[in-house]
Amino acid sequence: MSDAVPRTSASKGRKVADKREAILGAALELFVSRGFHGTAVPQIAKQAGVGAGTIYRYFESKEALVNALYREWKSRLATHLLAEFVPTGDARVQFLAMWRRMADFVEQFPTGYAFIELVHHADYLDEESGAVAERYLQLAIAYIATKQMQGEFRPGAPELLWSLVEGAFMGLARFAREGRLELTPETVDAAGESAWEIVRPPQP
Amino acid sequence: MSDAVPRTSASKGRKVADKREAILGAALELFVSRGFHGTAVPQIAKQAGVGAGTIYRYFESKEALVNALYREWKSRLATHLLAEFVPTGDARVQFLAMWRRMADFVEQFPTGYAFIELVHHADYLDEESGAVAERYLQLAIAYIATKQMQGEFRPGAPELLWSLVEGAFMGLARFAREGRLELTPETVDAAGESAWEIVRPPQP
Amino acid sequence: MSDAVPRTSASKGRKVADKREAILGAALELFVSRGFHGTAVPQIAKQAGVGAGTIYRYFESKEALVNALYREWKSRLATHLLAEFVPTGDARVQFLAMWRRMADFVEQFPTGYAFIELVHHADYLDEESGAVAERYLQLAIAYIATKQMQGEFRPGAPELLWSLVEGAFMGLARFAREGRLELTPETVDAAGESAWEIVRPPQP
Amino acid sequence: MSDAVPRTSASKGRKVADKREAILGAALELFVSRGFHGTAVPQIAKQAGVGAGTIYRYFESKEALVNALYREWKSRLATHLLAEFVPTGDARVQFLAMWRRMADFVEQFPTGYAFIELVHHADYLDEESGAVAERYLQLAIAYIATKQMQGEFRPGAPELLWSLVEGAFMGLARFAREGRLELTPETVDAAGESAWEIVRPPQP
DNA sequence: CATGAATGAGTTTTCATTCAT
DNA sequence: TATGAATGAAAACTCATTCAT
Repeated sequence: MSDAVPRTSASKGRKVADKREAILGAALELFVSRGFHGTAVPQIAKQAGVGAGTIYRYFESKEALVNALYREWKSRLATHLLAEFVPTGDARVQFLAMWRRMADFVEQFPTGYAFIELVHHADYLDEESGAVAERYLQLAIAYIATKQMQGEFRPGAPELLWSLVEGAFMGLARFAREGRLELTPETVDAAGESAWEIVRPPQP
Repeated sequence: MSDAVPRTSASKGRKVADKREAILGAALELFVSRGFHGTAVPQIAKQAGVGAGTIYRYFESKEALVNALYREWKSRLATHLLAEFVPTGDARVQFLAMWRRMADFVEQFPTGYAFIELVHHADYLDEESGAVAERYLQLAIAYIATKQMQGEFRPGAPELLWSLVEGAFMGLARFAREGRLELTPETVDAAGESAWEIVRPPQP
Repeated sequence: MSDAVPRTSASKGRKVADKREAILGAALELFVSRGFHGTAVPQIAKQAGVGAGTIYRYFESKEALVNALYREWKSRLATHLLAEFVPTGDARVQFLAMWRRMADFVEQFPTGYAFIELVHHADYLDEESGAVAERYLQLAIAYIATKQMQGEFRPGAPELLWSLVEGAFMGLARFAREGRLELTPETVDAAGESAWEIVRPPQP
Repeated sequence: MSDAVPRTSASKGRKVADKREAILGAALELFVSRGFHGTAVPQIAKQAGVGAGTIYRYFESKEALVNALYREWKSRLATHLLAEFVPTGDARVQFLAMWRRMADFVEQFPTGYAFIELVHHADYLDEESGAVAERYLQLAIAYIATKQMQGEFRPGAPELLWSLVEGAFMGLARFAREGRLELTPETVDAAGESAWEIVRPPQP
């Protein structure tokens, strides 16, 4: 149920990495279920199986912890999306492929994705986290603008299209999280087809 | 700038209603800007111009207050949407009209709408608030199902369509709140046209 | 044993002043016996007979409390010394009168005087406390310089004379505190006669 | 700038002594600048260039460390004073010589001297430290009493004279530490002349 | 009714000390 | 022997709630 997080450093710093990952994992789950302010640091420690003080050996403060977590999951998502990104080919195919990759991520890391949404623009996110988020947003905007210039996406403010598409996906993910929908390939594809219509150039 | 909240009870309990409304108004603004756990009850009292103890004459607890606020705004939104709802006529026209009414609401009550989103499914919402939300959701689902049966909306799980459309609108509202988009009539309509494509039956 | 502190505000704010005074009194005693860092805020609260949180209604922080205490006692001492100060007359008589007034203060407020010494130049004293201390020091320096110009005090850097005289008095007070001396009028006067020799102009 | 501390044990345990001395040196500096409770043990370890656990190989606890430090410096001061002590000759000359030796010590080991003053009668000093201090004090008292019996010091409680003289010197040292005076030979001698007047028998 | 001073349980964070390596 | 990561008890401080006025 808790999102599996693969080891980062391999050989000697094993134990250290283990503790850091345990803390991050525990924090992720608790933040998502109880919120940032609703989660006490000793709760995280207990869930991670470490002492309360240990958390402060790895993170300067509770805020530093939530920021590290945010950056980690934000870039994990970006990596996931860009890993198999094929910039050529039919716009619709590309769009649907991306949509499926997003859904893949949500299925693999439901808590991680929920967390990203949860803390979006929260006041405990620091400047760097904001910058990271902004960078990815600008990437999406730029991609949309390019497609629009090629006549493959509907014209208009690229921010507008992105807000609608991202929002639609978030809505889907939220319903899946709430158990109102199941993310079967069929559902994901059906949703993707609908979402494609948002950006598709109007038919003549 | 702060969402104007019209009196609820009219005749004699004017002073009483005033205080209640002042508390709700102050809480709304503070919850949106600082979050539920980030807002102290005495802060709310100060902003509302009442004593801290007074809040507990109108609400059993901080949780009761946030729940009252949630139900109030949730039903205010529903009232706003249903007030001029015309169930007949072209599905597309109906959809766009609804979309515009939603945008109206966001423009009139930006903080109120932000609040509804903010506390969605927070763990301090009680059963009744959940039931209220559920009721409105089922209304939307039922409406979609009806339209689907009439062949005016794309087929599929009505929950799926609703998750996408509501999500798209939330994305729009969020971008407006963040200053990335301005909710001009043109923007709202363009967004509505795009969103309509989500539910529109596929062209032959 | 604990230094008696006369009421400041008289009529209505009685209870409030009482609590503030109780906190200041408890803090004074604990800081003197256990040191600033060695005294926990809840300890102060317990000794003062108030809740731990109450202290923060009267003082912004533990540091603010110790600073308020320092300024209060520093100016209480100054007031005590200047109250009956007679700037005219024989320098020796003036010196001895002042010496006795100092000793009076130490006898009346042993803990208060010990506290002033204790926190002198501690790093938790803020700028204003430093300024207060500096002001009184400059007053003493200026007085000495004046007397020197009149040929009634030994020449040399006034700071030097003051460091010796103040130091000598602090030594006396410390021995009294430690029970090695009793501050009888005879002892105080004998000490004063000796201390007077520090500043007395050399005999021909 | 940091007081140089010569090796204690000489022959084989060189490395060991080095570590012990490094710890003592680091602790001295930190205790003086941040206070006992304000200094964390790992801080001392870092400044000393050893592991935190290593400190506990040399000292049972933080308190044991501060006590060892106190005894070391207290006896270092005594040794310094008694090293060249010439018990015969004119009382005034003897007094002034002693005064200069004290000033020498403060100039050579400003931090060490400041430390002795700092922890004087702090509650973390143990019985043995108290006994050490008491021993040296009794030495001074006995010396004064002897001089008094020889009619070379002013009569009265020897504790009184000592409290004044020691206090005067501490005042001088404090002003030097605060940069208000510079301990030039002239200043030290002028101060010594003044201090001598404290104990000098009254002129007929 | 309304108040706001008072509170203690709970929060984040620090730190003296231990112990596996 | 030396280390420093780990810890839990304790620190400073906050805040939802109560209750005397």
